Amino acid sequence: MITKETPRRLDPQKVVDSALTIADEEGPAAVTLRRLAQLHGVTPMALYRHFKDKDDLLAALGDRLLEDVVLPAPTDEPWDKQLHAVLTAFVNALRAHPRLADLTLLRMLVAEPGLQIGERTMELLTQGGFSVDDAAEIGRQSICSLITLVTTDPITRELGDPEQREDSLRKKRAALGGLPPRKYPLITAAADTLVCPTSTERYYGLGIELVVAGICGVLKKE
Amino acid sequence: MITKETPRRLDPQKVVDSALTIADEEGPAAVTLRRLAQLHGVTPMALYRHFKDKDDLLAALGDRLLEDVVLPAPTDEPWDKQLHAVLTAFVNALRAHPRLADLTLLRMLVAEPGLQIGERTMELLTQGGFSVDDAAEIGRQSICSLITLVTTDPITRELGDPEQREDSLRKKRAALGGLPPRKYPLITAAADTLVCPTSTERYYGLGIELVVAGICGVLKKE
DNA sequence: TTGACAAGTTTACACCGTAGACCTACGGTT
DNA sequence: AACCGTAGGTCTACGGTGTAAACTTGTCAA
Repeated sequence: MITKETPRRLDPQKVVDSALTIADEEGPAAVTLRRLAQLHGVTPMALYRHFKDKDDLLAALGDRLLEDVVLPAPTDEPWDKQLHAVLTAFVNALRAHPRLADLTLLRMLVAEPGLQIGERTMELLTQGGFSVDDAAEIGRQSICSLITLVTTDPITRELGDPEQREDSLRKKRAALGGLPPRKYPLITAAADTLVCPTSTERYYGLGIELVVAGICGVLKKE
Repeated sequence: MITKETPRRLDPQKVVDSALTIADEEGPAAVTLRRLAQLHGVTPMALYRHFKDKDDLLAALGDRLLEDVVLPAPTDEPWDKQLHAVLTAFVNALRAHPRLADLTLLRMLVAEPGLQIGERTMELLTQGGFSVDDAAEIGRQSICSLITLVTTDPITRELGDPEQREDSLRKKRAALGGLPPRKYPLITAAADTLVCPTSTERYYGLGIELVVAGICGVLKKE
């Protein structure tokens, strides 16, 4: 029988879960070893039995994000259509935890799911006509761009509290709108959009489109 | 006459200078209020007379980077050529301090030089045929992509010590090369390029080209 | 001469990641 | 059944961080 004080309690998976929700709600800086420990009724040092150090824990977070990517099955569509689908799947997974998206960068070439995404991307790029080297370089840059797309998403970037969020946006809009229109006619005209894009879907749609179009564009030039 | 212990010593500009070189040599995490204070023969709290808090100091770093952007004069070349030149100028300035490039993001719509870059970019985009709203959205995403390009530059990303750098690269290459080639034929084939691109100039050239090509691509589609 | 004020100091606090030594209970070996 | 290695958790402690609050001091204008 297991006593109330079961000897083996800490589940690394659950720790990662907690860290994930904390980061989602309060930002990555709020993820603290002490806090995680307390959340699981354990001493901070207990975490070191499961993670080498804090970076190791964060790496586990990154891995978790990558695991959520559901790669679409290959089809007989043209390569750029398929690439678009793969990159969209990637972005969709990251969007679940925007504040942590950049953790995936370091794990892309380490964790299994990341490697699969990378291989698949390069596959499509070579299929499109790129050399292996070019595919590698372009693939990495594209992935980086998309991670940034999620990280800098101005909509979910603000803190959770919607009231505070609205307040912050209003202030920024005011600052931008208060600029001299003679000097910055376009910026003042587009203040609203610059502070926060109109639609989330449009934001991501455009971001992915830009990347794919860029790839097709340089392909033609070469 | 000014005594050895001159009463007004701390020059915020010089503090920013110090922070800049520290960050360049040892990464942004090495920039510490205490360290900066000591470097200038002053108490940590003295810095608070010149900067609201650490974020404010970092903002000043970001501003400094933006000030170094030398915007090319308008010409009668086609808009996309000119845009390419503007973005190149932007990237070139950031490349001087790769570890700090992302500090500019928050300052783009606040500091003077950032606003000028933004206005100019939007100008060229509307000139190319985009609506003001589209120009705003696309401009921001492009800037973000380029900041990331510099931030994730795999060449200067490693720590300064060239011996340690080479060591780290070798280890990564080995890890990548040791993967099952059956499962990851392309990744293992391109291991070297993935770990570190062949040429810095090619890296940046391609990065900027991808952004501009992307913009031209989505323009045609609309 | 006085007094406001800007710049720097002192002290203190709460928090962080983590090194090192210690306990403690389980599971396999003999 | 006795043993012991070891995995998991605890305790204590250290050096580091940003910064709040109250205090000192030199400068200059009135």
